Amino acid sequence: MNKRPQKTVTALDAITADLVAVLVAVTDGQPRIMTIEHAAALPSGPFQFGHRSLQTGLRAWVEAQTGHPLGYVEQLYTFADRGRSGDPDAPHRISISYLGLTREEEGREGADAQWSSWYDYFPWEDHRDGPPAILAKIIAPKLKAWARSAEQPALQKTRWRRAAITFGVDGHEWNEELALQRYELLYEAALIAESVREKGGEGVVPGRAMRGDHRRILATGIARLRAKIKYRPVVFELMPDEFTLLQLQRSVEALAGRLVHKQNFRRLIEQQDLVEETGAMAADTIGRPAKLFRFRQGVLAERAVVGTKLPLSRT
Amino acid sequence: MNKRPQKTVTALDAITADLVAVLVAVTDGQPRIMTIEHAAALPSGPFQFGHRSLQTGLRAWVEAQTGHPLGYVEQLYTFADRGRSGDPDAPHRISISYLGLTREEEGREGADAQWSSWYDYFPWEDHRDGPPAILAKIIAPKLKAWARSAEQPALQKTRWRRAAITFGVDGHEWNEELALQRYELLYEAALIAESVREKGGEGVVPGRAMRGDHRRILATGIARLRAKIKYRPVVFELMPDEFTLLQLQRSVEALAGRLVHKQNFRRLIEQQDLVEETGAMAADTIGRPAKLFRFRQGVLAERAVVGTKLPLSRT
DNA sequence: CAGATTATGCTCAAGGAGAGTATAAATGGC
DNA sequence: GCCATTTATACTCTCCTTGAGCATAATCTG
Repeated sequence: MNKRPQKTVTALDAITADLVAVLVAVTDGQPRIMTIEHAAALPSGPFQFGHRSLQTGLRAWVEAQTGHPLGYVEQLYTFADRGRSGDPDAPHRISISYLGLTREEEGREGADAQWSSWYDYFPWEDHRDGPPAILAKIIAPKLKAWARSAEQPALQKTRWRRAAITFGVDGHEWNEELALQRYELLYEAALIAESVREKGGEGVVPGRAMRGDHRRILATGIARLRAKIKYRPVVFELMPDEFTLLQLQRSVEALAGRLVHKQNFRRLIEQQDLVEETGAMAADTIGRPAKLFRFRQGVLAERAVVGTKLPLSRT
Repeated sequence: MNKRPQKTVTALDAITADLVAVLVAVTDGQPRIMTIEHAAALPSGPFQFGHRSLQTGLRAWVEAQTGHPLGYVEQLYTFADRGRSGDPDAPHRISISYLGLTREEEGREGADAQWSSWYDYFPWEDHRDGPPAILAKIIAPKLKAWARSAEQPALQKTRWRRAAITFGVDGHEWNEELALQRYELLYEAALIAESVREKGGEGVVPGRAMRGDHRRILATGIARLRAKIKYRPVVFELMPDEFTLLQLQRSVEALAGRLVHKQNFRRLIEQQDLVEETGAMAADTIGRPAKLFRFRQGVLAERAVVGTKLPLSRT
């Protein structure tokens, strides 16, 4: 892959950079992410000399590891940690993470690559059937215990307040965009396998762990995507060429982790001229057949800049 | 600064990372940024072995170069470019940029550090007195010429459409959040000194240039801040402890580059319980003296998570 | 045909945003 | 002291958006 001769870089400031992808698709109304290493890591690899740009490098790694091409991509965040590796003499290692959106394509996964529901990693994030049971039964009590474990009463109060706001308990409303804050709070409270490894502690909360800080990166991607679908027409990247409005709605709901008022959803989609009828109707459906739609190519150019709106109701 | 022994890293994948800060303050109703090298560069320096984290490194560099402490900080974007350096054998160099918000403090600048108005670099971004003259007189015609210079009619149309949308001409509305897209469009059209250096061309648009891609980074910071003030109470970081509502409004306007309806602004600020009266009145003012306000500390915790609203009207 | 299920059209009330009017409280010049 | 000027502050009004519900249409299953 590298045609250049090997170079020796003599520098205090030399570091290595990893490229990490949160590659999202929605299939059968479930938000799914591409994983490797038996669903315990995100597609990733070092930024190398031969890569022309960060995105090029990322695309190369994802395609090599998963056989799946990368479509729409946007940068998420850059993390740095020497602490994790344990060795204080180790050079800095930074991770540059990206969010990618695609459609699942049959039989293109690499040996070790597979799609997994993102709710496997964050079971408390799915509120489509109402607040999940683990929230009240497991998470809230553990967070309360964590808050109480603080020395000073003031800190106890601050902790619980923060927990209540981010998790939407104790009179506060659930806010699906706070996925990252929730993960970080659980991490801080040592209720996450990844932080227990580091800090010690026991009794983690349900949810599949990942290697390194990949789960944090995934949380970052979820939060970003949940915020973004509301004002940028990015759902498009996840849909097939033709779809019904209900399918579109289900995709949005899958990502947001909450339900949407059907009639209002249609109203908003239609009044924004985002879609046009194909003329055909959906086949093989229960109930009244629905019209098929496609996204209007023309609008995409302007909307990519200007924006869109999506309703996310509370029922 | 580095206590560790020098290490030799032998690796294809070794790279160097720069930390770059867009440090913003608002003084006398003007948005200002901290610069070095005679206002031609942003505070920046390499991420080094001795830095415990990215933010630590950034703080170290900014304080060393400018003597000014760094308050609120958030990450902006990570760029990579070998192309710029010219040497194809050079290792990758990435820039990790941050947005910082502070208050100007007297006489703390380093030798080569100074505050400059950000509109010196982007004169077309200030719409507080209506659309600036250079937009219609210089920029629009040049962009039109660029659009016309395309081979295919379809491309001509696409180019002009894009220009019209991002610059709010030809019937489109001005959108202050598109600062980065505007810079990138001008760059692509070779109307920016930095791109002329690279691509050749002549007849750039007014506006001070910067070293490397610092002006792009600044545009990124402006766009991010303009988007953020609307839903997160970040203006707080830029205000003195006590202020009048008009001063607060002027700060928002300085950042947004557009005016706000006064009465509606007050209504929104007050109904959100963001501020409280100090009891004192502003002294040394023309006209009826205004009440002094301060931000409510308590709210900050929740709002930092939940959000705020600001009105940005079109008049 | 009844019941279930989804699609689609329409209405309504509450709240928010944009914009304007009116009045109050200072200053400086004469 | 009066007036023009400037800023502060209180209300009002209208339009649009949003959340929510009702009603009807078009299918399939048994």
